[in-house]
Amino acid sequence: MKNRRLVETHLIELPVATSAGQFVARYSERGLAELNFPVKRTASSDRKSPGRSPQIPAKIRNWHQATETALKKILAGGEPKHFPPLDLVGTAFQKNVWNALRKICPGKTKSYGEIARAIGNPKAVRAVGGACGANPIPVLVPCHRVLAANGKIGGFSGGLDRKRDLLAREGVTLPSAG
DNA sequence: AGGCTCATGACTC
DNA sequence: GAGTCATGAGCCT
Repeated sequence: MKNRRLVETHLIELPVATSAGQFVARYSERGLAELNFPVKRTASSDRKSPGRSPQIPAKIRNWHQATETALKKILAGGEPKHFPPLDLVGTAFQKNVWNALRKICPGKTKSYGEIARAIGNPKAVRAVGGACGANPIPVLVPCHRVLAANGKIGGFSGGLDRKRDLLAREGVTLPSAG
């Protein structure tokens, strides 16, 4: 993410410990607004835990429970049966793309062109890539399941290693790796 | 198989 | 309006 013109004032930030590291979820009044990948893998970073503020609303803790369950489920290669409400902010085109992404089942992939066709804009292949990069909630909105048409890895905001790892967890084998 | 060029849509400044 | 981009297809070597 290069910049964020949206200045979120008081998002509530909560950590999510998973087998892939500690993610950070941020909630607005409307739902899950952001999900960040673990910053680092060193164990010394998670000792402070400023969270567990007693003032966290029950609804957000409830959402967070759903987020944590869904996230772990996906990291295990499964498909969550329940999602928290997502407070996605973006253009109509971006929401279209993100919505199309959520229809990709775990273990399966689509190309950017496929997504473009799915949203009725078959030539907007590069724009689809842009929308994927703008996705504020990776993993839950499975932008990692989008590959280039020739099966190559494509790109990923959180780093290609992260994308490879996510795909590997779902049993997807990339041509370069296999 | 690898590399270059061009078309293309959305987004940012 | 020009530049950027997580593409895709075509055409070379």
